[in-house]
Amino acid sequence: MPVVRAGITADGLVRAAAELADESGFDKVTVSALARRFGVKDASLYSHIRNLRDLRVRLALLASAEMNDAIGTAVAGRSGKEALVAFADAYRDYALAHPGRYAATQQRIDPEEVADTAVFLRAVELTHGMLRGYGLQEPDLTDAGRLLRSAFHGYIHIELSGGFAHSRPVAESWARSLDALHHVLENWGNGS
Amino acid sequence: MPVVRAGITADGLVRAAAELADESGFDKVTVSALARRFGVKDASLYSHIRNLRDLRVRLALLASAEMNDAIGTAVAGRSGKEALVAFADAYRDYALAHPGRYAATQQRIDPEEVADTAVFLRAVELTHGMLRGYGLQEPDLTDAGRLLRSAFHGYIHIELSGGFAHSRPVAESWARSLDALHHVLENWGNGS
DNA sequence: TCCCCTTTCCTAGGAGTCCTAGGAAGAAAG
DNA sequence: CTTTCTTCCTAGGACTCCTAGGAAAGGGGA
Repeated sequence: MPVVRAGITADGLVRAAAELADESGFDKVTVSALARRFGVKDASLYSHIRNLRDLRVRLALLASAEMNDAIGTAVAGRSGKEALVAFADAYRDYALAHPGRYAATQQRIDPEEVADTAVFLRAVELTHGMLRGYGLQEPDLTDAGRLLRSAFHGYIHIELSGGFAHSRPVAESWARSLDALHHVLENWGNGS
Repeated sequence: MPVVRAGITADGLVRAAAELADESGFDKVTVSALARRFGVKDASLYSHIRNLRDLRVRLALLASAEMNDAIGTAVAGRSGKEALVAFADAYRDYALAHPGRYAATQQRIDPEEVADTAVFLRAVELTHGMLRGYGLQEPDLTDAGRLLRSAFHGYIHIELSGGFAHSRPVAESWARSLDALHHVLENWGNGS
C-alpha cells in the first residue's frame, strides 16, 4: 500500500493541539489524541516533541503570543478608559473564543521556563503601557496591575466554568465591572 | 496471614483525598493513589465511591463547606469594610492553607449537580450578606458580587500558580486591592 | 545514476491510570 | 450455627505516556 509521510512538524503539532484544546478542552490535549488526528501512532510524535509537558508549554506560548497580539492591536492608539476597556474586552473575547488555548496559558509552568521569553515580557509591557495613562507610580503600578490581572482572569475563569448562574447577562456585569475598575484606577492614590 | 478489613468509608476516602490534594495537588487525587494510601487494591474503592468524578465532587463539597465555615466565622458581627476584609482574608487564608481543596472547589462541575445544595446556597448567602452593608440593589448586587468573586478567585489562582513574579510582597498588593475594592463598593452607584 | 545518511514513522512493550465482572472471606443478623 | 450483606480480592480490558530499536522515505554527494 502507499506509504506516505504524514508531514508532521513541531509547529503543526502545536497548531493542531490548539484546535483540539478549543474543541474538546485543554485536558483532552493528549499525545494519543493528537496522533489519531494525524493518522499516526503516538510513538511517532516523540520525534517532534519531547513529551506531553513540552507540547503543553509550546501551546501556552502560542496562545500567549496570540493573545498579546489581540490585546496589542486593541489598545493601539487608545489611552485611559478606552485603553482599559479595549484591553479587557480583547482579553475576554480571546478567552471566550479560544477556551482551550486560554486554559493553556494559565497552567502551572515553571517560572524559569518562561520568565524572560519575549512573550512574557510583552505581556508585562502591554499591561504597564495601559496603566501608565493613569499616572501610577510603583508600587501602586504593581498593585493595580495585580488587581486587574486577577479580576480579568478570575472573571473569565468563572465564566468559562459556568460559575455565573444568575440570570443577569454576564456581559453587562462585565461592562459594569470595567467601569468600577476604571474608577479604582483613577482614584488609586486618593483616600481609602 | 492476618487478613484484616481496612475499615474504609466514603467519608474516610474523601478526607484522605483532601489531604492528598493539599500535599500533592488536586490532579494527583487519583483512585490508585488513594488505594495505595489505604493499602488496598484500587478496585476495592468502587464499593464506596461511584468513580473518580464522584470522589472529586464530594471533595469539592467538603472543601466548600469548610470554606463557608471559615468565612462565616470571620464575618460574624462585622460589617462594611471590616466584613469585606474579613471575608477576603478568610477566603485567601483558606486557599493558601489548603491549595488542593481549593482547587477542588473550582473544578468544572455540572451546575445542576450542586445548584441547590446547602453548601452552594450558603456561599451565596454569605456573599450577599457581606454586600448588603453597602446598600446595593439588584442588579448592582449581582454585578458587584461577580467582580468580587472574580478578583478574589483570580488573585488566589494566580498567586497559587506562582504568577506574581515581582518582588513586591503579595500580601501588600492584596491589602491594597481590598482597599480599592472597598472604595468601589462604596461608590458603586455614583458616577462612572 | 547509485549509495549513504538523516529523518520520519513503525512495532513492541512496560508502567500507570480508570473501571467492570465475578468470587471469597469477614461481619452481622437470624 | 447458618444465612446474608458487605468488603475486599483477582482478572482483565481500554486507554494513557513513553522508550528502544528497526525500516523505509527522501535528500545529498560521488
